[in-house]
Amino acid sequence: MNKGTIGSDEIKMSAVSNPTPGDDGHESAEASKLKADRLRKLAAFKEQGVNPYPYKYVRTHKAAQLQEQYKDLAAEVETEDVVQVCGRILNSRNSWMFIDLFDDSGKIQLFCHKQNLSEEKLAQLKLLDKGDYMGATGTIRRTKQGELSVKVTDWQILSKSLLPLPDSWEGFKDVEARYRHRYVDMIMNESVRDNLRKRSLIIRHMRNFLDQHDYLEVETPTLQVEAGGADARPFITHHNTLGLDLYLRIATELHLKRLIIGGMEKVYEIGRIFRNEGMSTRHNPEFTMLEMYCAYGDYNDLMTFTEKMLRTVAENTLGTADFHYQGQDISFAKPFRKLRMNDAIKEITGLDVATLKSFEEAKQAALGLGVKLDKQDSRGSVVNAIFEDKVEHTLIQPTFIIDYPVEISPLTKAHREHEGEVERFEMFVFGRELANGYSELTDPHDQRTRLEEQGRKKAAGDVEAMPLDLDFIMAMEYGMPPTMGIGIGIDRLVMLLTDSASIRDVIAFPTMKPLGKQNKE
RNA sequence: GCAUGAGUAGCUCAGCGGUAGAGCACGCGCCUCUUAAGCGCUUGGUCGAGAGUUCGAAUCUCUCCUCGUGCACCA
Repeated sequence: MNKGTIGSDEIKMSAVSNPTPGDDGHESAEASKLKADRLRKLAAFKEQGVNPYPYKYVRTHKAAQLQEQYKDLAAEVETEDVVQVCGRILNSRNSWMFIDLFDDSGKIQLFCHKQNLSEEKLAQLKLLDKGDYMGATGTIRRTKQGELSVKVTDWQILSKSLLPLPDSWEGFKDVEARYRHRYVDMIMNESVRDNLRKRSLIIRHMRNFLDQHDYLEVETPTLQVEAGGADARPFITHHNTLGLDLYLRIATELHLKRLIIGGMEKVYEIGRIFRNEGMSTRHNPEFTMLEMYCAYGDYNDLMTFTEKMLRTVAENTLGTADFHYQGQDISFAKPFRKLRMNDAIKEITGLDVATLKSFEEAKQAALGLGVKLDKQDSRGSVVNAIFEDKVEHTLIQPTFIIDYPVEISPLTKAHREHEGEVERFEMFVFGRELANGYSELTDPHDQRTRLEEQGRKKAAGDVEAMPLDLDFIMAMEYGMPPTMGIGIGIDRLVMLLTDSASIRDVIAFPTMKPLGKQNKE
């Protein structure tokens, strides 16, 4: 078919074969009829020499711009100002006399009075459907009922919609359908668009903050021979030419540290991370993490920096650092609480884990508190299990929990004062981990020992233990400066600042199981 | 992976052993300063899929699929 040919190509139902939303591979008679009605109108446009899919439209104003510019215009007052607007039709009243046209800034009503339109354009209004895109030329007038409108003198169809949109009054609520057809969700639900806008703003403000502090944005490999830097199961893929299985990264940590070793003193990456784990309202298989590293600082400096960054990002995004999340007031404005993990456990349970000297003692104490243990294999991992079970969910306001057990922190520098602990913190808000940072381990011998321990776990069947990355050890052997580093879950931060209950509400296209296919395995 | 709830028209939902319903949307007609516009008429369904129980299944039972929520894993 020639590009731009109008009216010559025959319209076939099968040419546009996608079923309507609710797709199960079957198109009902009703769905077929609804689409056929629209295809008939599409054909009518073409028969009348109108291209229903034109190339461009020159607009003079966006909806919000007009609403602002003419906000003081009184009802039934008309101006001579000619404007051109365009957008998607979401509603019409009075037999297409009034059209609600939406662009990404908001709504402007079109007023299509028969006195102002040619007979042809008046008649063609009947070929429009809700969901179509159109552009309109006209003057500004506020109607008798007080609605600012473009009194249309001419209009063009900009795209014919073939599928019906959900009912505008009841909305689009079916959660599964919303995630599977996110474009429809975005058309119907402003909150989805708002969340994505805020997500963009949050990331922008984060970049601005880091850039202002002389951080360099970098990109590191997504495809890795060994997936290290975190405890998680990786996705596996295959490179044909190299004949090599590769892993999708589960963290950016080990490569960012190589950059520190290479002399880049402040680096960060905002990147997609892939973890082959369960899904929940807080977990998507692919998610976005900010990791940043800075030479010559320790975890105390890092907490100060993190707190300031989060406060600034919240203020710049929301206009305030105090907000509420799921009915709770959360303050990023007040100083974040900071307490040692041992003290946090003592505060909630009364148990002083410092008195537990062995794995066995820790295990007994944990069981005494009713903490369920399964794969814990060390004193430190038991202490962490107690913390996660008893304390984590109580940390509603932003809190730094500091000084973690060494056994669960293979990349962290030993604590300068406390035996068996490392200089690591995690930050919690609303009972959820938001960030994880530490004084980075820089001693190559210590690092090798720790990773060899991980290697033993891996060999023993722990699928989440870290692999021994020899090149990483070698890099560290060249000398790594004292360094602080942190990872912040961007999706979870966006959830907080948009008051979203599920991570899927802040991801444009969350991972879904496909329909109509049997899952192998 | 475990538990639990859900899946009925394009959308939102009712029906829960006895002929598959409503509102909105769609189509047709009336209506030209409306705001979920209004009025009238009409159309529209493998009741997620399959098997079973029953004279009879959207409804009861079983299996499967998908989604939500919680738990597990994890961030």
